[in-house]
This record gives sequence, structure tokens and C-alpha cells, in this order.
Amino acid sequence: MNDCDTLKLKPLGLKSACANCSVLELCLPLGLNDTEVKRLDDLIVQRVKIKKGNTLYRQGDPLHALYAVRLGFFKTTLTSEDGREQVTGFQMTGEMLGMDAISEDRHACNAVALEDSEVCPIHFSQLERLSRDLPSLQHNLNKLLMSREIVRDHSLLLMMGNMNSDERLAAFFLNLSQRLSLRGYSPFNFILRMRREEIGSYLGLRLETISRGIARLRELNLLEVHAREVKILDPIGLKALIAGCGQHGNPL
Amino acid sequence: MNDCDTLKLKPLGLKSACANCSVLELCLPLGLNDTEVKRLDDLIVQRVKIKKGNTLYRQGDPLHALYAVRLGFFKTTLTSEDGREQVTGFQMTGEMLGMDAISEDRHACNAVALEDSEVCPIHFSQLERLSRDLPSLQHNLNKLLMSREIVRDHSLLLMMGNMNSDERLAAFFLNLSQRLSLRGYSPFNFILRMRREEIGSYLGLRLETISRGIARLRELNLLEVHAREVKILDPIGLKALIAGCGQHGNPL
DNA sequence: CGGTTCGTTGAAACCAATCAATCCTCGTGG
DNA sequence: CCACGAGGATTGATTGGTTTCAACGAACCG
Repeated sequence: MNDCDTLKLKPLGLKSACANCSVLELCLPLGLNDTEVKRLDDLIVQRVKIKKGNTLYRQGDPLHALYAVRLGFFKTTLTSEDGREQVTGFQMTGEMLGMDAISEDRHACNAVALEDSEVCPIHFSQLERLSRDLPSLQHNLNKLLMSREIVRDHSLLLMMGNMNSDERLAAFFLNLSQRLSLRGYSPFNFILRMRREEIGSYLGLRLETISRGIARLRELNLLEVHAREVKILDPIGLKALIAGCGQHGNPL
Repeated sequence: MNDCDTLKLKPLGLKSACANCSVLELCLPLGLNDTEVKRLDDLIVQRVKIKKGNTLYRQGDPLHALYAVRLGFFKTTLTSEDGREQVTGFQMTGEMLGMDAISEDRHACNAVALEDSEVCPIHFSQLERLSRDLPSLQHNLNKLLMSREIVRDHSLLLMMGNMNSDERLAAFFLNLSQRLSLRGYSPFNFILRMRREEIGSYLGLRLETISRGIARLRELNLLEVHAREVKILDPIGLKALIAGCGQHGNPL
């Protein structure tokens, strides 16, 4: 989440490329030497391509692997018996997917590609075994993979409890902007990979409310949105909007 | 979360008591032998008493230890710059506290005792070191401590997005009931340790709405509440109320 | 026995959900 | 290349649930 960006998205050779892609969230504080990185590298069997709209794993699937998103964009969802779905998160290049399964050894949610994507599976039991040899890996596994999710969810919870629709939207756009920036993309111009309905589900709002919210933010000259193209005009203004809503650090 | 209850709340001797208390959420699937339990036991330095209203740790505090609630009741909160607080969870006897700090090495929230309580600190770095020797401990550390939180938060999120006030309240009472039952207490008669305002904060509602919601549930003959005394009259009815709200497994 | 904190209840305002109509965009096929 | 269709997005009008403001009652404590 810090200087990891440096070795972020360099185009790379075939195999050892994974050491840079999948480990994006692990590499930074590892202090691994080359041999160790190599061993980590060996865990990644091969990349897997997922077509837009296809499912990487489903609720209830046994845990085979964690996934590092090498390229693309995913949503995670919960499906209720009656078939309705709730979006629980969006994952972009360089983020991890699948930790929801560690607790029960089967996935707690579905992961669906919102555009053509590519992931690097990391066999979990092998990762655990390896981390026994590499204490710093173990520590980072604990730190980065899991607890971070907890903190993230907590701020989301906080948001759901305290923010009105416009504030949630502002926080949503800022969060996307921030994560894109961290990965070397423009924080000011980007494309939404999801529909209004999915944003709404994620934020606990209806799609119409998302539409109206965008309209209001536009009227405040905070951003421009044409269909799925977003242009952030006034990040400071957006931050001001959500300030004092009980949110800390990173909005999400 | 399963048969762990068996060795739940036996009154115990002085030191090795901890093996039963703190490990409540770890013990079950460990497959540890006595020697190993002993080693785990040694991690617990000593119990700490926390008076009602006092703080176990604060947002920003460096991570020293995880805490097993030996006795009592806690809330975890996030405090915003302007001083308002958001309740993110309630922890009762036999539950873990402090995992929020693993990601950043400092606590992401405050933990406040809602009644006179007692916790067993578990030194985290020692726990990590020990888990290197005991693979099954490591696996359970990963599984139970962390990922479970994620699942829990996800259902909470889902709740916040999809349920109305009465459904949230019903889910809240059912969840308390369930957890108490698991710990050997009556699932039908219990005392609320928190104020209406704290319930509201947790559920993303105002305290007045909590009041009115309780009144409505009472009129449906689902439960009785006098001040902080709760009597669940119709758990089936409560479940029915929240059915089809997109919730799965355990309500929370 | 006052004072304070907590809980309940009422009335009005407000915000998001809902229902519904229309528009836009993009991909497909004629 | 254009027409068409379908899904997605916008906008309007209305409804309903929750918040807000406010007053009051109950419990607790010094």
C-alpha cells in the first residue's frame, strides 16, 4: 500500500512475472531475498483467464487457492436463496481475491469478472507451508491478506451507518480514484467497470439513487460522468463532502 | 463455534485455566496434545481486569496483544475527528478482541468494557512464533481469528444494505441469543449490556428507531423487553421476519 | 430528593425507495 | 451504413420509512 508501487506494473517476462504481479500486496515489507521470492514464485502454477461476466469461484466452492488479480476487474457478491445478489466488493489489478474462504474452507461469496481478466492462483495450503519456512512471509500473510479486509469492512460499515447517498457516492469515487492512482493509473479519469445497479448494491442504495447522486455531484462541479467515463474535477471538494461523517483514513 | 462449547465455562484453577478461556475459539479443531496446549498456555501472561466504562485499547494504540474475553462484555468503536463514535461490534465471554490491529500494527478501533470484565492478553508476536512450530495452530490462527471476522462483517454489511429497522433489530436479538446459547447461557432470557444508542449506532439507526422497533416487535408478540431485560418469546417468528432479506447462515 | 442519564412517545420533515416513462448507448443484423 | 432491439441510465411523481426535534417518564446515584 506504500512504495510497493515502484515495481508495480512493469511488463515482464513469462514466468517470474508473477513475483511482481501476484505479490503486489505481499512483496513490499517482506524483506525476501531472491531465492525466497523464487520459492514464492513457484507457488503460482499458471495464470488463468476469466472472460467478462464469468465466475472465478462461487459461494460454497471449496477453497483451492487465493487469487491475485493480474489484470482486470472483479466484483464479489453474496446470493440469497431467493436469487437476489448483494455486491460486497470490487477488486482491481493487484488486489487479492478469495480470502473469504479461509474461515470455512469454502468460499463465502462469488467472484465475477466485470471485464476480461487474468488471475494468478496461489495454492493456499502451499502458501501456509511455505510461510512456515519464511517467518516474514507468515507475518505479512497475517497482516496484509486478512486483517486489512477487516479494517476495510469496518470503514464500509461506518459509511453505511453514517453517510447519506451523496456522501457514499463521493466516498466510492474517491476510493476508486485512490486505488487506481496507487496502481499507476490516472486518479482523475477512469472508466467504471460496473453498472449503476452494482454500485447501488455495494453502497446499499437503489440504482436510481446512484443516478441522482451523480447528477447532484455534477451540479456541485465535483465530477463529470458520461455513461461509464468518470472525470474527477474536485477531489478536495469530494473529500470535504464526506468529512465529518465518521470516516477515517481511506474512504471506502 | 461447534462442539467447543463442551469445555466452555468450567470454573478452573489459576493458571492453566487460560487454556480453556482464551483458547475458546482456537481450541476446538486444534488437535493439540497436552504439551502443546501447555505451550499455548504459557503465552498468557496474566489476566487483566477492566472496569465498566474503561478502555482496553484505543484507536492508534500499538498492537501488544490479542485479547480473549474471559468474562464480561465489550463494544468496539471507531471515533471520528469530531468526536462522534460508531459502534462496530460487541464481544462477549469467549470471544477475541484486537484482531483489528494486525494489519497496521496498531489498533483500528477502541475496545470499551460495557460491564466489569476480565481478559487474557495473548502476545501476538509470540503467538506467531509458536504457530511456526505448531502447524495446526497456524492454520487455525488463520482460519478462526481472522477470516471469520470477514465473513461476519460481510453479513453485517448485507444487513445494512438490505434490511429495514425491524429486521435489523430482529437479527440483532437473534444473534445475541445465539451467541449466548453457544456459551451456555439461556438464549431466551438475557440482559442487554449496551444502551439503545449503542445498538442504534451498531445497526445504523437512531436510538429512537430502536425504541420504536422494540415496541413493534413486542406488539407482534415476538419478544418482551423491559429496560435491558430481554425475553425472546418467538425465535421462529423472529427468524421469519428476517428471512428473505438476503441473509445467510448466521444473522448478525 | 434533586439531578442526570436513559428510554419512550408524538408530530413533522426529509431522504431514499418505488413505480413508471423516456432516453441513451451499443451491439447486431439487415 | 443504417435500423433496430435490448439493456442500461436518467428523470419525474409519489410513497413510505427513518430521522429529527421535542416533550415526557423512569431509573439511578450522589
